[in-house]
Amino acid sequence: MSVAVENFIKTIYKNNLNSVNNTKPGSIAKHLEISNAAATDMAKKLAEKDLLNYEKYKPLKLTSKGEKIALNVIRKHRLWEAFLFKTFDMSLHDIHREAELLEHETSNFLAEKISSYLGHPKFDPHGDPIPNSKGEITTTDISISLEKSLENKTYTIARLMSDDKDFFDFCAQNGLKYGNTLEVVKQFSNTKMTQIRINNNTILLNQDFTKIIYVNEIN
Amino acid sequence: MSVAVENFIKTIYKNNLNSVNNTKPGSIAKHLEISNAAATDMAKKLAEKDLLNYEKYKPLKLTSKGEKIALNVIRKHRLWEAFLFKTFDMSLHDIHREAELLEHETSNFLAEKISSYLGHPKFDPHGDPIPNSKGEITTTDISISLEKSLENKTYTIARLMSDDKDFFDFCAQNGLKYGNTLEVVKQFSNTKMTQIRINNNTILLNQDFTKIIYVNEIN
DNA sequence: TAAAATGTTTAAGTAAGCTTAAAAAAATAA
DNA sequence: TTATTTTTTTAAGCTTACTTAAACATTTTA
Repeated sequence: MSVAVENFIKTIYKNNLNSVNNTKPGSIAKHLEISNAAATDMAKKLAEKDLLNYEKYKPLKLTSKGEKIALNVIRKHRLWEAFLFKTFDMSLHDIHREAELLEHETSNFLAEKISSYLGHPKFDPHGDPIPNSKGEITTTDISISLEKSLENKTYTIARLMSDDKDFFDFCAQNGLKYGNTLEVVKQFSNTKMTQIRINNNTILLNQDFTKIIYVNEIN
Repeated sequence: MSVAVENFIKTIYKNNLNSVNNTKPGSIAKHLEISNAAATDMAKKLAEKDLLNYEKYKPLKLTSKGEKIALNVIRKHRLWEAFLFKTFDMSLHDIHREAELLEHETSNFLAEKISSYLGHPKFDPHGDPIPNSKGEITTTDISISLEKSLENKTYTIARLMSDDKDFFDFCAQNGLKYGNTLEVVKQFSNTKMTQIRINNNTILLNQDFTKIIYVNEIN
């Protein structure tokens, strides 16, 4: 499985999680920074290998075979993130960038070593679930985005769904870290802003941020 | 720099260490398991990029630019070996296999993190020197091969120069490990065998082995 | 609902990294 | 030193993963 194929399949998988199965070549092309033509081409080739279903002008859907490959790559990516974060105390942005490369050159053997070393973690430092060695995500994620959180409730940070350096820098500066606790002070429905309290600081977040910060309510 | 290019350059570098600058396309082709034609082709391309000097039918020689790339890849390989060996307690054969893949997808940034984490080691678990971040090997290696060792002297194991699984299995079973101490009992000049004593066991090694086990004399 | 804009596909072409087959040079043996 | 073997090079061709340009289908908008 080449790097190009693995990234292509991974992109479909992730895209279909977000955008309710409407992944066409164009969206993959944009994400991978290749031409639409190249994406269509690749889709056809992968369909021949039974990794996805392709019909002209229709959304791409991974077969179970394709999905397995996606989950295996994602597993390696997230294991590396967890490992690098713990071992070298690297930033969320740095671990993502390195994992993006290492994920394709990691044997299942080494992935198991890493997983076992870390005590088979269920989540990576972004809060994203780590598939097990069979490619299953057993953990059910019941977190909600901050934009849907309720005033005067307390939450723990469950996921930081981004790979933008500036976002992570902001998070690091303000204690927005997987597992940390915050309180929702006010939801401004007109401006779609959310005021939170964390580490005795009050922060106003706009929707760009509240959409990608996921939290779990504390009872 | 692609994987193919990095491996090609690395092979020339290593080959020239052993065989006194007589690396022609054929020997690289054999090592990388590609055709002679492919090796000639690659040599020409890399000459255009000023990574090596190519003249028809003449041995290949890296330019300083090419050598720098070789040393950078070798650095990453050996750092990974040291790191995997320490962290996951993997066998010498396993760490080599994994490092062979990871070395090409490791940023200088991550290499520095690994090096610093390990306390900037000068040798990997095979006893091979680790180039520094500038691509320099500062450590002078004064070890000798066991075939040239002297009877009744005591040595520490300095290098195990192989990547053969069976060899490493044998070494692991018999305490032949980087840093361990052994005594040379007898040199059989006819059969080119060497009898050593290690961990209270006596072992008879043939020349295939004594050629690739390097040791330092204990005064 | 027709026109315009957008997205997808096809077609033709490129570079990297290989292959096999044959020609040419170099190394080895008789 | 010539003949044979081996190695290197050239030539032609293949696959993967891209590109741009143009044709075509779909979606949007007026």
